[in-house]
This record gives sequence, structure tokens and C-alpha cells, in this order.
Amino acid sequence: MNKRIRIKDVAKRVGVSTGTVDRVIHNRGRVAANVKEKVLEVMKELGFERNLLASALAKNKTYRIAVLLPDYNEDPYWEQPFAGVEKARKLVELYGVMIKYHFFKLLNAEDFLKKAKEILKTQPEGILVPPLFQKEGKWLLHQCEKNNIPCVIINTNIQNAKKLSYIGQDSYQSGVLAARLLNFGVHPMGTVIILDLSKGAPNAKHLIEKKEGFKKYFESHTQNKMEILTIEMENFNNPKKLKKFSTELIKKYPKLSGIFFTNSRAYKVIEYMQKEVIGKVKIIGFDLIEQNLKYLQEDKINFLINQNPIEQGFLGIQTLYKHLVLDEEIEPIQYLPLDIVVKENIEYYHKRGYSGTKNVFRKVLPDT
Amino acid sequence: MNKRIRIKDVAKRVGVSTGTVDRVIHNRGRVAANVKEKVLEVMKELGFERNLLASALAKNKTYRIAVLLPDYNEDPYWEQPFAGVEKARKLVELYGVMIKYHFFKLLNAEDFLKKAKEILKTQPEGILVPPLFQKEGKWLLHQCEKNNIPCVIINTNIQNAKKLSYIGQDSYQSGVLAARLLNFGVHPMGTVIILDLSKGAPNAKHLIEKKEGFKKYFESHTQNKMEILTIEMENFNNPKKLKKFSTELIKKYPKLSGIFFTNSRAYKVIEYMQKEVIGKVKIIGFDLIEQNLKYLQEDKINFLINQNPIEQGFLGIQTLYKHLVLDEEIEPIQYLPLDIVVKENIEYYHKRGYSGTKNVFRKVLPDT
DNA sequence: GGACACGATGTGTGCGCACACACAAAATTT
DNA sequence: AAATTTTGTGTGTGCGCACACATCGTGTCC
Repeated sequence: MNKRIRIKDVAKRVGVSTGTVDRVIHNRGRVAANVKEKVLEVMKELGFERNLLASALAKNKTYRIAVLLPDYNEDPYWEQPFAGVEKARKLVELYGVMIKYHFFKLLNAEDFLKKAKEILKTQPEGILVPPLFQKEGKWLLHQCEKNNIPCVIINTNIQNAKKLSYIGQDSYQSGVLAARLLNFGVHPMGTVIILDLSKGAPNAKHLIEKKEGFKKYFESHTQNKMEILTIEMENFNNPKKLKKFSTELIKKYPKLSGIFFTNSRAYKVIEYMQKEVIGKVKIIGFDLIEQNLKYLQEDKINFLINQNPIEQGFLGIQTLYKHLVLDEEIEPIQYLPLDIVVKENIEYYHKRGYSGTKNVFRKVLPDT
Repeated sequence: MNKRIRIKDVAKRVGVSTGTVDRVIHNRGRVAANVKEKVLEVMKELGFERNLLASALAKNKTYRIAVLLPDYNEDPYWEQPFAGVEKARKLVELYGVMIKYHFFKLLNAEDFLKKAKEILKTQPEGILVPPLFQKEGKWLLHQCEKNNIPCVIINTNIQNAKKLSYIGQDSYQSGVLAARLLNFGVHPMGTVIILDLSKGAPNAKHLIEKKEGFKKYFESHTQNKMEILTIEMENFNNPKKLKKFSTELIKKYPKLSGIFFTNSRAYKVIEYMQKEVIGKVKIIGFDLIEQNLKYLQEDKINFLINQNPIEQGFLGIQTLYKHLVLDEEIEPIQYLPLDIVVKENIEYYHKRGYSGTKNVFRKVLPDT
């Protein structure tokens, strides 16, 4: 059994003390060039690997990571990144990574900014945030750069700003995928609507890319002569208008055979649509939130594309951990799978994330 | 900043030595009942959590896990569980978990048995294996039980035998899912074939369940009047017969509109099918192996269902880790998601597993 | 050539825990 | 009542590493 090589072993082999090897490993200087070389050589020869356990234990250092998320009471979607962060937390807290949560009011850029400032004041060793607002997000990233705080952004990318990594979806590709799925089941002569329930500005880029991807698919598969329309609806929080809009949809577009919802708000419209209509119109949306899942179960939504929000949170923390503790190279963009969810495979996706939250890699109290 | 509670802190608070607390934590006995109670109480009160790092370090114990897999040179599918195991290995080796691989010849029950015996001789602390052969698998599990070796089985379940956990797919449900997807795109009056390219015995149960699930879906969705046929083909490794079979399929079933391949061998038949036919017939199969992926890219396969073989390997090791190192409760059955893979989202699934193999949670040599 | 700076190296302590051991008091045996 | 065992408890060492500190030697400056 080839035991692990320790610093001591390397030191002995080279004929120096452990202190010297330690200095080489950490590049602390104060080592003669020839000795350093020799040490490195022997390390490679013996296959030395730092024992992270002992290292973390001896370092006895804590890394404070600030996590800024929307208040998930306002939108259940945001429970999921939270769950992912929690899951990761349990893995990395042993290594001295401490997570502090901050919540901002959804769709409220001012509050986002306020909380961001609070975070900056505490000078954490790392930040995880979905920068929902372009302007404020960019500002935050600049501050991070100035203060030398690594920042991982999830959900929404921000171009032209320095960050440790972006973790999220490939919006364009998710549009392509949605088109592919709709096209598979939809009547080849019908009307397909891209339905955009959003309040303009903040997430715009995302949505535009999705739409582009969606259209592109149909353009490059010209065997079908479908009509692709884009509708934007801003006041979806006004029940009256929403109801009117929803019920009249089929009247306005009698050949309607498919709807692509560009975000998680499919359920809002479906609520008001007649049952007969729904059966005939194929519907595809995003995100495994309760309201959508209900309609998926009832066959009112055909497909949901999962953006892996849980995984976003999980990977986000893990990325910061890798950077801070392991000093590893980090991929600047980490795309997550676009899971296709239907009624028949939903339980796995839905169960997985939350169950994982409870008991990953950890033990609390005494042995049996 | 609320620091982590240490054994020392608990001991001080109770007014005993760390040794006593240690005995309570590990149930080593030799502690007065009232003291034990007090200690437990204080542990809860202060929120004590064992520091796994220090624990593992101090224990300085190694767990040998034997992994028995088919030789993946014979079937690329088996590279994937291997990749998953590798990924997990890098996570847990710090905690003293050492993995030793053993490979057996695919479809060769004798060799499986031989290698299993070799493993048992080494008396490892844990075993991970896909028990492809019912009889031999059951035998192995019984031996494990006798020798008190926890055994995790993946891919194929074995009923009525004690194991630490089964990790794999819900076969029945994967059949249902396949039916759902085919039904979504298939001509409502056509013929659908369940195509079973397998050599009878070993995996039978799996495949039967898949077929059942598939049929069940169509039965309970009676609006479609489709003809569902089951065809079994045993000599799929005979090129001539295979070719004959494949090319004549459409002649024999002129209304053929969908094929459900019950395992990963869709590519074998597709190779011989005429292009014109393929376009009209919807095809669904299993597993992201190279040959299938190629046809998926070329639109010759519509859907692949991913059985998450990588994840099976990963979870398998993680489960043994949780059991051995953390002494956690283990779920006896762990179903993995049935990922729906199409051309448009394939890269995420395909990339994910292998890239993760290279650099998870680990650092090799000096800092920058 | 003595005072001093600084480079190169070795040593010692502690991180939190597991576990072997020491030791006293109580319980049991002889 | 003495001898022995059992029970309850405390102490000390080491796991592999990080880091502060001590030590020694060489070069530099006036």
C-alpha cells in the first residue's frame, strides 16, 4: 500500500527541514534557488500532494462569503439557488468557508444596491450574486474588482465586467431547445407565439437571446411553414388585463398551436385559458416552480426547461471554494445543462435538489 | 462571529475532560449515565458539530473500496460509471478512502464471478458493482452480507438480497417516459415498435419493466389508436442478419412511425436503415454513447434517455463514503433523474461528466 | 574588523480530534 | 479485610500541515 507522501518525506529525501519544503510549497521565498529546484523535483518524483485536511486544519482561517439573493418570499424560484447554496455550504464549511445571506426585494434595483453596499462594507472574501439589474450589477462588479473581492454571478450574465465566473444558462441555446421541442409536437401549419411576460429593462438581454434562438431554429428548419409571432405583455400583474389577454388569445389567433413562454410565468396565463384550448395548444415554459409543476402534472404545460437554479447556487459556492481554498483555476463561464422536464420525469429533478439540502456530506451528532 | 464549537468547549462547559466527551460522542461507554446525559444536552445546546477534518486526520484510517466494472474497452458505456467513480474518488480520498478497480469481461458471468472472488479475498471495507448477472450478483451480495462488507450496486437491481443501496434508474418509469415522448411527436395512427436487442437472461428484468411502462402509457392514453408491437432480436451481433432485419423493417411495417429501443443499441439498427425511412420514423433510445450521439446529431435519433451512468458511479462512491466515514443513514434505493437528451441540449450532459473528472475539489502542487 | 543587515535554514507550537494509557474510586471476589 | 476487577475520569501523544520564531552564516558598511 503506497502511503501518501508527506512534507516530512519530501524534506527527508532532499535533506532539508520541513520548513524549507513548506516555503517552497507556498512560495514564501527565502530558499536558495538550487534547493528550491531540488525540492520541486523530489515532490514531483514522489508524487507529493498537499493534504488539504491537515492544511485547512492548520490554517485555521475563515473565508466569509456574502450571498446576495432576492427575497424568495416574493418569488419561489429563488428558493432554489438558496437550496443549492445551503447544500454547498455543508460541504465547504469544514474548510472554513462561512456564508452570510443578504436578501433584496425582487425587481427593486435600489434595494439591491443598498444591500450590495452593506456587503461591500463588510469586506468579505467572496461574493455570490445574481446581478438582475445590469447597471447596478456592473457597479457591484467594479467595486469588487477595486476591492479585490472575487465575485461569482449566477442567473444573469454581465458583459464587459470582471468576475470570477458566470454560472447559468446559455439563453440562446435554451431558445433553440424550446423551439426544437415545440416543433416536434406542434401542427406544422399553425401559429406559434413567443410570449414574453416581463417588465422590460432588467433581464432584457436574457430574453432577447432566448427569442433569437427560438426564431433561429424555425428559420433553419424551413420544411415547416409556421407563423412565429412575438408578444410582449408588461402588465401581467394586473389580473383583469391578464384575464382578458389570456382568454382572447385563441380568438385572435385561431390557428394557435404552440406558445413559448420565455420565463417562468407560464402559469399566469394558463390559469385563465379554457381547457379545450390548452389541450390543442402545445406549451413550453421555464423553471420548476410550484405553479408550473401543477400545470405540468395536469398536462396543461407540455415541457418545462429547467435552468438548474439549485445547481447554480451549489456550483457558485463550490467555485468560490475552489478559488479561495484550493487556489484552482476557474472557468470564466460555466453553463449548466438545459434539463427537459415533463410530467413523467419530474420527480427526479424536483426531489433531487431539496433532499440534497438536508444531509450532504455531514454528520451532526454521536455515532450509533 | 460565532466560532465553531469544539469538544474542548463542551467539556469545559460540562466540567469534565475532553476524554469524557469523546467517549460520549463515540459511545465508547465508561461514562456515568448522568454525565453522559449532561454532555449530550450541552452538545445540543451549544450546537456542537464534529470537525470532520480533524476527525479524519486524527483517525488516520484508510477504507479500501473495491470497484468491479465491466471492461470498458468492450463497451464505451462503462467508461461513464468509471468517470463518475474517479470524480468521487478525488473528493473522498482525503478522508482516507482508497479505491481499487477490478474489471470483468462484459457478458461473461464466469469472469464476473472470478473477479468477485478475488475482491472478497482482499476483504475490502466496501464494494461498488453493477451486478449484471442475477445469479452471480446475488451470490456476491450474500457473501458481502456474510463478511459484513457494505455493498452498493448500480445499474441493475437485485431483489431479495441485502445491500447498502441500489443506485440506478426506475426502469418502468423510463419506459413511461419514452412512450410519452414518442407519443408527443408520432403519427396518431401509426405503428410503434418496441425493439429489444438483447441476449435474453441477464438484464431481463430491467427490460421487461421498461416495456411494461411503455405499453402502460399507451394503454392509459387511449385517444390514440396506435399499434404497439414488441420485437426481440437476439443475434444483433451478426451483421448479415442485422442488416436484413433492419432494411426489411419498413417493408414489413409500412405504417411504422416510431421505434423504442429498450437499451443503448439503437445505433446498430439505424446504421442499416435507409435515410428516407429514418426521417419519418421517430426513434428513441437510451444512453449517451458515442455511436448514439452521432445519430442524434444527424437527426436520426430523436431522443435519448440518459441513465446518468456517470452519476451512478459518483453517487455510489459517495454513498459508501457516507456510510463508512460519516456513519450516515443510507437510502436503500436511490433513483437518478431520467434526463431527456436531444441534439440541442446534448453538450451539457456530455461535457459535464467528463470535464468534472479532471479537477474536482483538488489541488496538486504549489500555489501560484 | 566590529556592528549590523539579511538571506537561508531549522525548530516548536497549535489546529481539533481519536485513542491509548494512567489512575483513582467503587464494586466485587476471595 | 485484603485482593482483584470494574467503572469513571483525566492526560498525553500524534495525525500533517502552517506559521512564527530562533539560529547561523555571509556579506556590507564605515
